[in-house]
Amino acid sequence: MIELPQRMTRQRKVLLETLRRMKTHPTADELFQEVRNDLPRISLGTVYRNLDMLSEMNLIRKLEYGGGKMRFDGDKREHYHIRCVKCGRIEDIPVSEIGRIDCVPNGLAGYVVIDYSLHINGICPMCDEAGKAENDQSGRE
Amino acid sequence: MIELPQRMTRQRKVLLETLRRMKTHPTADELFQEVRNDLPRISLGTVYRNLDMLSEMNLIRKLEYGGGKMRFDGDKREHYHIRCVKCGRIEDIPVSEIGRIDCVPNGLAGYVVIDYSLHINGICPMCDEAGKAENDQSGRE
DNA sequence: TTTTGTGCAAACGCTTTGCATTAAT
DNA sequence: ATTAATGCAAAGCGTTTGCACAAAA
Repeated sequence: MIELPQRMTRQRKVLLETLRRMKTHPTADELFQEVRNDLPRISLGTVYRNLDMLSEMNLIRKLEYGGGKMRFDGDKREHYHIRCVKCGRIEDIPVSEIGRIDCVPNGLAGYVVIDYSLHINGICPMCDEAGKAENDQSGRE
Repeated sequence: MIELPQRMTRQRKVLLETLRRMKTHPTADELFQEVRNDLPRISLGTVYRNLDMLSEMNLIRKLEYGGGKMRFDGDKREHYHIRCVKCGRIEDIPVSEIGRIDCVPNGLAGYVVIDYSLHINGICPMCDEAGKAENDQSGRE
């Protein structure tokens, strides 16, 4: 069980502000690098501890999309995500582009349903281009 | 890039058969323990290597549902999954209980869409019971 | 002044990998 | 006979944690 924080430290404030400003759904380490501009002595442990707390407080979203790394989202408005299976990048998809999924009944398999999310996998424009170039190369061998 | 296998080793065969028999979406380690009944000298490295290959060959499904551990599914028929956020257990949900989601267009955010899956989180009956008992306890303090 | 939160570094847990050996073809 | 695959152990990597110190309240 995680305790909710009681003190608004400079670290906590800067982390939240920075994450809200970033549109890239950064990993803990990416956010750590970014935040070091403002707080050169912050530690990665502090980043993890605060990200846990902030998501526990429902101020941010923790994205567990596979690929071994957690990503974080400071935008609490309802939206979907698409993830590039090559580079792990995650981008926003507005609800309007897919439509709301509201067909998940409670009690499935006897479970208390908490939430659900649509995980879309694909290849982002950049990795797609890179992949094509690579195939052209190997095709010549 | 993973090479496709060329030899049907005893390890590979037993792993695939065992996974197909299990209905529990085991982690690599759980499958390792199970398979040791037949192959007492198999190593965990071999389990991981073969699970990668078999999923690359599309003979099994790799489930990256968060919680830090990968799980594996030998059932290739279309179905959804629900995951217990307390214990990590994953159970099957037939498509008929939710309905098919077929509203994901290609080209979202410029991506080549590969696939998508619905991730349902909940609390399984066992953990729900355990949680209630625990709350009763702490309520008395 | 009190006590939560931080920085640091070590520990952790799952997964991957290098290498000598084994076994499928 | 060839060479892919295994067993073993070590390394890798993201994340968590213990502890002395710093800084909110």
